[in-house]
Amino acid sequence: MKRERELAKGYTPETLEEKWYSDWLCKDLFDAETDSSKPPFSIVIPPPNVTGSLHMGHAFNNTFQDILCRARRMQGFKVLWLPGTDHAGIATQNVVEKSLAAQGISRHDLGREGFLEKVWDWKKVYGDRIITQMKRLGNSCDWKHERFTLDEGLSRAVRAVFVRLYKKDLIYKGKYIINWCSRCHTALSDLEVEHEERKGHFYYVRYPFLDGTGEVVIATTRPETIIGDVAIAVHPRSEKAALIGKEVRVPLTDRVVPIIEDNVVDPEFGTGCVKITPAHDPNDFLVGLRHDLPQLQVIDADGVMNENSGKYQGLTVEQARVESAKDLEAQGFLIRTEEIEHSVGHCHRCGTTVEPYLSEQWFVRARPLAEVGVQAVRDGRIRWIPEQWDKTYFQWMENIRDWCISRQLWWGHRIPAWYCSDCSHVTVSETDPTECEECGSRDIVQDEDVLDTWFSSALWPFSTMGWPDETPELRTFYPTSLLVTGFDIIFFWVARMIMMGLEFMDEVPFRDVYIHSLIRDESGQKMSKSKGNVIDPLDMIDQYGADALRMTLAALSTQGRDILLSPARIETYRLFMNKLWNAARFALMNLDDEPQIIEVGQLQLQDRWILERSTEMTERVTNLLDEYNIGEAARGLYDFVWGDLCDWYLEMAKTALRGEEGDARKKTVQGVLEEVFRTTLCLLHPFIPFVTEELWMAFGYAEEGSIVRALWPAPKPEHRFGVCGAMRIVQDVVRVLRNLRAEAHLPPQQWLQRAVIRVDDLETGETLRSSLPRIEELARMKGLEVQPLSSPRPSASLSSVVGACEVSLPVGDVLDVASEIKRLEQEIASVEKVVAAGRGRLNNPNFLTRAPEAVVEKERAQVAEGEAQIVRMEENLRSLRQ
RNA sequence: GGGCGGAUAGUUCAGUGGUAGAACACCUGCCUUACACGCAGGGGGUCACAGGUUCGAACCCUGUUUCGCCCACCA
Repeated sequence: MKRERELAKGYTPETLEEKWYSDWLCKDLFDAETDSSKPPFSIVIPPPNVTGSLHMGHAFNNTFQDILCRARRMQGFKVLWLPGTDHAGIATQNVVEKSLAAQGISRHDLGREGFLEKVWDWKKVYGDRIITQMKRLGNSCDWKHERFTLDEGLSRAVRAVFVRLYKKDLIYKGKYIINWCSRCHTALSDLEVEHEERKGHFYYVRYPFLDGTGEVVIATTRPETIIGDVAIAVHPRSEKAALIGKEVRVPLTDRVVPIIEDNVVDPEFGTGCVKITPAHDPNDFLVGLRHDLPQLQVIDADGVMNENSGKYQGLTVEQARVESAKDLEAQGFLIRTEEIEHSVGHCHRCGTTVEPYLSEQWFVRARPLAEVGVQAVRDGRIRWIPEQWDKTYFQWMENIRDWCISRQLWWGHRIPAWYCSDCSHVTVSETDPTECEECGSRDIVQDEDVLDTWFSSALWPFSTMGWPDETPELRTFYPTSLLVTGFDIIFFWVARMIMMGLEFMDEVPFRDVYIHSLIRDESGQKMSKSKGNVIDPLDMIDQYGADALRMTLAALSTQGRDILLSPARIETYRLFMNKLWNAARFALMNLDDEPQIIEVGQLQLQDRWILERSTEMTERVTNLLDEYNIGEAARGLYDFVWGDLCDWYLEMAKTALRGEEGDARKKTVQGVLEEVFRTTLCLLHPFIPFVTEELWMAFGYAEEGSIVRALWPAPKPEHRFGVCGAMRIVQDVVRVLRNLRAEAHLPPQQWLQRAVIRVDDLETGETLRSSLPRIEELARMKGLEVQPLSSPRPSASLSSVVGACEVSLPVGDVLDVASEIKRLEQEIASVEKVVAAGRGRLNNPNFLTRAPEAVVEKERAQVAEGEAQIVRMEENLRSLRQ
């Protein structure tokens, strides 16, 4: 075995990350092994948009998946982690348009073909950049399966899905009110509209009866649409019902419209009368359909008043609102205005106010798909983690509305529908048709629109694996094991994948959905470029290393709370990398080239303890990862390595490793050291792949291959020695000795010459006696004695009790009697508090009868011990006072 | 209007029924041959509030306060 005996003194991530990543790729270690007989584990990555670069949210999301994939790989699964990117229709088109605008070019200057070329250029650059960034994070994706939503294969899947849904009448085209962004110049789905509370006005406007007998008053926030009014509605069972059938004159026009009844009107709200503008309000649109009212459009696709708006033509909606309000007032129609807060929709890509707009669009009939999707969660075929997210899902799915999927953009999957100029039949086809399927005319034109980007994302779990073909990937890895994502895209993406997966694969797309929290900055703000508080993961990797960043993200991860990240936190975990590195360095300095056998007869308490702790850690981390609790697992490993292994075990192993306990002891301790490090490196590898690989090789395991495919440790029953309690006593005694030393201000470099532990309990006494050299070493002293309580307490000494032991440290002249008395009094007081509380419980008959036997026993023991401690401390106090 | 989550040390957060924990920050000592990127010791909390359940509550239940998020056809 060839070991690296001289590790560098400090941990330097930059020298090893690139080296190992390319090594892993060369050895095809992340390949999915479709044909092996191992059990499958698969995840499809949430494909990042090709709009820019990875942010901290991606880093967290990817780290989470990578930890699970790497662990499963070591546990003997064939793992497919399928990577890729999303074309992100509207977002990408916007950024490319923006970058062209900087050069004074508009997409219309280039034409559809020319513009798309530019977007593909962009995709090449930024898509590649994102992949590079994922690799720097250490993602163990199978890059041979990398996909892009506009790939040929995925586009074929999109077409197949569209056509099949159309044939089943689950996709239809029609003229409806949709959300329109006049800046992006496209329809948006309901989800792409963000509602915000804004200040606005309620305008109270009178509509005089045609017969001159009076008027109705309506309250509106949009006076500019009065010009498009075609009716007034009241509730049929309100006091206003008497007005039904009357006609009113619409202000600002010479139009006369009827007063109609409709249940949608809330008699309690506003004036109880509603103006109906079917072309510019979703509610009014429905009222219009019910009453067969005309749809009078007065606003065009640019958000400008059109030719139907008379004198307002050419004004923007905002301008027209001001102007029409002025006119209403001047003409005596405006009664009053009132300031109100109401929610206003904005385009979630550009922030422009969204207009309800009447136009021909394509829709997915969502309800039938959603019912199946709800069922899949209800009967447990899909599990949400944390569980409460199923409520969110149900709420949306059970109230789902049809999904507007057509977008008036250029970047995306073109809708596979062709219109015949001769018979106006619509041909919907998976392959490009050359003639109308109805009349055979060759004069057909393809729909100009593209599909919502989420349409293709919805197919991601199976389109990426080759559907509609039957492929080995689909056979082996669908349904995927797990989806890891943020709650912000539950509706956009997760719900739709479930619907599409069930529809086309007849099987859920994933078994488990893990919803993780959002990453925020250190003051809890959402990171955004405009706020300038973005922490770039790549910067952090450059500064602290990918392992430190990953460990930080893992350790901070908890369910149900946002994660506040700051560079200082990452610094903490970089120190952990350094600690691990130096611990390994120490081990390697003390190991021989050949591995040593652990001789059970040579094991001392601390050896048994660290082996036991190590096996506990193995079991615990394995279970926590099964539950996706990477936070607990990471924190547990941190504490184990730093606290147990470094602070205690390595310190206690030093004398043996120096050869001061004989050759047999040295060899066994070397064996223990190697065993523990091997296990620890494996358990840590999913979290911090680079440094663990470097150390794995340094320990000389090259011939076993990379740690990436090392065997995941199994708990060892033979290492459950049951010595944690005994070790605890030793640790407590060491701590007390150190504490007494500090109390007496004895300099650490001074080796103490004597101390006495008085104890009657035989087992404790034996434990301490056998560990005396270790305790002396850690407390930096000699002459430690274990004696029965009946033996005299050394004079002029500091003392303290711990468990059944009384520890006394003679300090001679430096004894400060007054302060020692004070300290003892405080110690007595604190023990008395515990004893008093315990006595209280024991005096409670209900406690004795109802609490479990073990708890009562423990309480009794504790009180007894406390009482004994107090007695001894009081004796000490008396002798000090003499 | 409906739903969800949070409130624990100065700060950021773990902790789902049995004596309150970590990291950072702070104080005191130490370059003890793996690590000063470190070691040892220390101070610091009415677990938001009020009830309830329980022998026992940071933890379970109810209500309140407060911060945040999501959904909804608030004309």
